[in-house]
Amino acid sequence: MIMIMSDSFDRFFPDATSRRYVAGQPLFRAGDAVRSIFILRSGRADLIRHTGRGARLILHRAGPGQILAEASAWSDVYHCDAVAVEPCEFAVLTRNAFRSRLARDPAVSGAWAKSLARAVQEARLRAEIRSLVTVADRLDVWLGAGNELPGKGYWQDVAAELGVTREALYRELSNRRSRRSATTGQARRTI
Amino acid sequence: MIMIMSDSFDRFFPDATSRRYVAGQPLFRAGDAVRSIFILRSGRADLIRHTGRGARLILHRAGPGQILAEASAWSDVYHCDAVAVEPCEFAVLTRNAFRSRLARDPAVSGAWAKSLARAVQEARLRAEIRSLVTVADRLDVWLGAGNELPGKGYWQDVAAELGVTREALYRELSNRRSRRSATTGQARRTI
DNA sequence: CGGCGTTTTGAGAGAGCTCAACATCGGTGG
DNA sequence: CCACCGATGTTGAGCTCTCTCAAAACGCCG
Repeated sequence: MIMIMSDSFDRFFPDATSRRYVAGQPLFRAGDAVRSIFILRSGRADLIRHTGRGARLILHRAGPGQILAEASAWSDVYHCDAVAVEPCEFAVLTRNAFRSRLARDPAVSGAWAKSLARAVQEARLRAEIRSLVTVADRLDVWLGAGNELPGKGYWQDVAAELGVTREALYRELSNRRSRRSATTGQARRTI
Repeated sequence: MIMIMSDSFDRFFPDATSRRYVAGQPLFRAGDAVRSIFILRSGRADLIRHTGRGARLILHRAGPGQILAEASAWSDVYHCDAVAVEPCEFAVLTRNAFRSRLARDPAVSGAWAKSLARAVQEARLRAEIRSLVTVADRLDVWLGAGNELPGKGYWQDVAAELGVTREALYRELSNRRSRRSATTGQARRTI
């Protein structure tokens, strides 16, 4: 999935120590005491919630520039797990250092508030998209919200974002291709 | 739906002018320029997004103490509609007044960040709940996240929160009642 | 060339949605 | 008091859609 993060947090903490994680390595688990704040410099990391039975819910897939588990800055224990899904590099700060910097520096707290507000918007839209019944409806709303269909090789990510299976999305895309070529009378290579 | 808002914003702006809206009255529409910040003092208000075709997505139902459209504080135009669903009373501030207060008062900016962080958590969980296929799974996760089933008369709200129809939730609740009474051997009035 | 992941398409089963009928409850007004 | 009304809860039947399992074509890269 393509994600544009104009308000990257990395730039505010250039001196923070860097820590590397290999793919699959956990950063923290639900119930752990919050000591550090993780800012993702490169790679991808998932926030995961385990339900009572085996189900794994991916609450969020973080990309470069993002802070992991925003709410942890104000909580004493984590409420979800975090795992690196690719090799990752994090800027690591103590929670106190982060919070005092937040209180001291309006630029940082502004960026923080902005990034949180955007995360709220995105998550709410995702929730509403997933309350739609058909794949066609979900895709329509997703596209209408300013997203664009990426090239082949990334469609599975879109399926995950929409909360449907790969196959369901492939079928819907196939339908749209054939419908479009039916109206234009041309076989066409859509983006 | 029951919602506990320990960090109500109302208390920070006791002097703000109050404005009343009747049920169904719009506060703003997508595309309007952002001039004011609305803090809900009483009642309920919905954030609504209209899709290309007729569908209405309820992005969020705000309750007392909450700020409407958090992201609007940093945006020049609204990205969704807002409508009072009950008679509502709002504290209304100019955006500049709100933002300067935010920059000046650490207590306010702290509460703001906390409330945003919580909103992110809630929205992400809701999104993941709605990516589950069966009503039973959605209800399990929702209950496992610290929610409790309200008394009769509020089940439709739960259905809306889970993103399923009334009937589907009624059936699932009925199943659980009969399953429970089967294991206990007793007909029981569950809450 | 031979894996490996992605895309494509098929078939069946399962689950919720829709429409519909009816029961229940609380409030209103005759 | 009772009839009526609306909203909520309950249950049934059919339809549609996705999910699941499966098989195969395609593309990329070592």
